[in-house]
Amino acid sequence: MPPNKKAKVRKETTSSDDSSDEGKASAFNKKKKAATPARKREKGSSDSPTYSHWLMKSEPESRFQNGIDLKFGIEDLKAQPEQTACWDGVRNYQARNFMRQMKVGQRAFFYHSNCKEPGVAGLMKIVKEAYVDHTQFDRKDPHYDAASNPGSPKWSMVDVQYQRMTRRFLPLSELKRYHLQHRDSGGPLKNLALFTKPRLSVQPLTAEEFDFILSLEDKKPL
DNA sequence: GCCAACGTTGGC
DNA sequence: GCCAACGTTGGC
Repeated sequence: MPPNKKAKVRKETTSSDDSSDEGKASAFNKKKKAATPARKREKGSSDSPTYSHWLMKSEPESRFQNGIDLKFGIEDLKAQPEQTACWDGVRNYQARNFMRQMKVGQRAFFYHSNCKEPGVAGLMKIVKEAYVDHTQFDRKDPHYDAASNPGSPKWSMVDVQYQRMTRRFLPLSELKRYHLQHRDSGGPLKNLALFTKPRLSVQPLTAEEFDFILSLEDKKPL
């Protein structure tokens, strides 16, 4: 990655919400708008929880956009120099903001989306914190953003390094069964972003969520 | 600043 | 390939 070439990851895009830089119109803010102006920061603590675990989606099967294949599965990450790639192409404010919170050394699930078998395929590690996503200025890139200018880039990316495959593939369907179960009975996956914010391509997980999902690799499929 | 139309995501 | 959910855009 940094020294070598960057892999190209196609991140999922999705849309919306900002809150960090430009004052984009976050849907979030919009919703609560009127009510309490002071509300955004007051409690001092529960504002924005700090997360240390993540789930990042990418498509392992070929899909073409502007003649460019967006395919980037965990095997593709593994095949990169130093098994490292930049996670470029994220064009959603919420997802971008989560990437900006990422710290070196944190772990993330590599999630396969928009494919035969969606689910968690493996683990990776953040090896470089957020920096400018160069693909926003590249007219040839499927994620080119004509509205962004080099003076104030809109989009960021991080570098991730392959860590390992999960001992078994953890299908979305199974995670969903747990999610539904936990919603009724109370359990670690009751609020999992994968289901509560299904369109977000970069999602935070609590340590409990992360550990629970990881523990499934040694269990029989539900 | 509201909101309807539109576009995209992504599971199925 | 369908379609539900939801973010974004743009007219007013």
